[in-house]
Amino acid sequence: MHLTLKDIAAEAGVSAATVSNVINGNRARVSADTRDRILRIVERRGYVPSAPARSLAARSSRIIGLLVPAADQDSLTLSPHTAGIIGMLERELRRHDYHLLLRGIARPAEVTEVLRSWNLDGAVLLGFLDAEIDRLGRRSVGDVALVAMDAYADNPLTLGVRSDDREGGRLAARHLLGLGHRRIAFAGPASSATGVVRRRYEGFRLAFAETGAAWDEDLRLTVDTTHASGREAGLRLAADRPDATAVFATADVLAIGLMEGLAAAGRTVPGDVSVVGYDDIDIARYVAPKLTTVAQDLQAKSAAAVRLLLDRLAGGAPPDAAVTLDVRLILRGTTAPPCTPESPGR
Amino acid sequence: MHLTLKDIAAEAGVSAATVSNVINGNRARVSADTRDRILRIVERRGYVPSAPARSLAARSSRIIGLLVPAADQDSLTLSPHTAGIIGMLERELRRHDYHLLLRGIARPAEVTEVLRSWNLDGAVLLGFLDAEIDRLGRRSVGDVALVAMDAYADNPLTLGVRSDDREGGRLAARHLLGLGHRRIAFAGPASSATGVVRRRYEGFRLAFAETGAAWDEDLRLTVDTTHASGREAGLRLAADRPDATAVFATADVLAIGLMEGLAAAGRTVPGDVSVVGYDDIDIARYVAPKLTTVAQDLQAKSAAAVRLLLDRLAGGAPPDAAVTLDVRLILRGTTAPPCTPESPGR
DNA sequence: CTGAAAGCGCTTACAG
DNA sequence: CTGAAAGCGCTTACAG
Repeated sequence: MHLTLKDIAAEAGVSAATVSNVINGNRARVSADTRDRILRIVERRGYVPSAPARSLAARSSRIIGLLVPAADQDSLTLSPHTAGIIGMLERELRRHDYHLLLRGIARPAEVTEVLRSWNLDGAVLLGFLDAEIDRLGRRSVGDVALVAMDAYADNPLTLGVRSDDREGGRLAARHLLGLGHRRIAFAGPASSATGVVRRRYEGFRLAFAETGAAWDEDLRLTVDTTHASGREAGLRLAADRPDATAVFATADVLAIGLMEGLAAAGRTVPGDVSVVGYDDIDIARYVAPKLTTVAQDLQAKSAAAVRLLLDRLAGGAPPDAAVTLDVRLILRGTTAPPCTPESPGR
Repeated sequence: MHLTLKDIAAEAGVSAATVSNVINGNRARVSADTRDRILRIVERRGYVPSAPARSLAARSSRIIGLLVPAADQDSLTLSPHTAGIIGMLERELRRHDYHLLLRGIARPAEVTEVLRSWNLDGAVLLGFLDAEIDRLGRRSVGDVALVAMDAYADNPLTLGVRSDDREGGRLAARHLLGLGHRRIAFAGPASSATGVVRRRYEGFRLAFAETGAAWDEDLRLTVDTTHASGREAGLRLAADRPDATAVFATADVLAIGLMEGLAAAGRTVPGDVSVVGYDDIDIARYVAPKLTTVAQDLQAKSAAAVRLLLDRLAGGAPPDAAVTLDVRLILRGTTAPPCTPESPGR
């Protein structure tokens, strides 16, 4: 039979309330003596409190949800970036004695269902579009603490945590411009779809403005964030714009696809074309040449998300602005000065 | 104010028991009329049942735990393989109206704590050593359904789900032997540590026996499953055994590290040395040349795990043997016939 | 510092 | 087919 609070109380000869106070570290409410005695019994008997019961009585579940978009019948596709975030979030939560419930969201209404059903203390929204986040109303959120990661939504019910995407785009472009490149392509999803891409693009353009370089709108490549579409884009770029000497991609997989497409078109990297990626996932170091890329601090991002959630749960005032984390450029082998017309790469 | 069962009952003019029966699809216990009426009210008011309350009353949480080893203060390191499994498990569980709790396990005792505390209906153990799984006793497991994935533990409290690792090793070796290779290295962790590696090694050796080829014990390379140690191993192999013409690695990251090490030592792949990996993770198609590798069916593996858990929850008899899933060889660009001594690769 | 009692939101025999 | 009542294992004022 399952061991309960009552059993411990009976064995210790105290009330359930007292055991409860001990379990919850309510040190002010119980003498050191009885506390020690109870703790010893708990230890010896291997008593584990029932989380559902606590959750019900205390109206707090100590569960944080990680909500990720999922096409209805599809499985969650966890990118290396997402997988990294998950691992770090779990660690941070575990340190604070919280648990992580991972949930794919197919319909907007499911957000409410999960939050309410499990009485979540908070949740992290990862990978949603800004518009989807903005659509969340008080009715569906209740008073659950919500972190919107990598989003630029305007929803006041939501705490923002993201990297400095504008700076990331700017660093990439400044690096390439500094090497002497002028015809630099920008490859990524449509800016209208995600604020992250828009900010990276803005930063990218900003570097052009700062340098006084002209930006050629035709070099804005709209591409899905996949290896396959990166490859196609590389092929197309080589065919349509052989004068382009560099390309910045908004994700590493995309950049690696581009490298393959460029190679297939007979262009060398970085000899003919320099490439800069984004995220610094493991693969960036596995390809040859190794990918120059903009790195985010996943560790800091996850820690910030958890801190924000726990602060709100502790009753702290929410910050007045989204948390923005630093970003840095990792120089590796895919960038080099452009070939001068006099000494073509091939 | 939170909407409860009672509110719905009051509005419908029925008892809480009846609403409960409707919610739980207990069709035999309530007339179609009242059922429809109640469902309409539930719908209109957006009532969501409290999972902790259900969990407490019904002694079933509808939560399945995914337990992954974690060094104490460390974050979960989710390999691409693990990330794939997680995504598919979540989908399967969601389809069956279950939830996934992700938990890193630092100390063995934590397994019991999580199982008991959340009243988990079941759990999947992913990435544990066979010895750790064997150590789990009835006391710590209770009657929770447990799937040990990719393990060859002997624990009767545990349901095994894994790929046909022996066949995987055999396929790899047969492919290389068939191409004419004879001095083939085997790179992977020590067989003693994990049953998975031992089975792959056995299958590998089996192919040698079947072909009548001699196996050279010195070509058993003991290496961690990381890109870095793969690289080192590649360097070492090129230096110590320049006569080896092929290598089979027990993981794709390892294989890719080997390729880099071989390249750094001036050996070409597959010109001088053929390489076969394991898992067919995305990266296998991102490197050049693309990696020949043994693919597991993650989808099937996840589905089997969930089916096993749900069957046991439904009271079905556990299968008498572990579930073993098929495996297949994916031919790509890293394998070729060996160079004859007369026409050396370089 | 400690305890009795009510209550959290459900489910489950049991009786009708 | 429907309801009254007990109970799941905790927490939380409240009183002492």
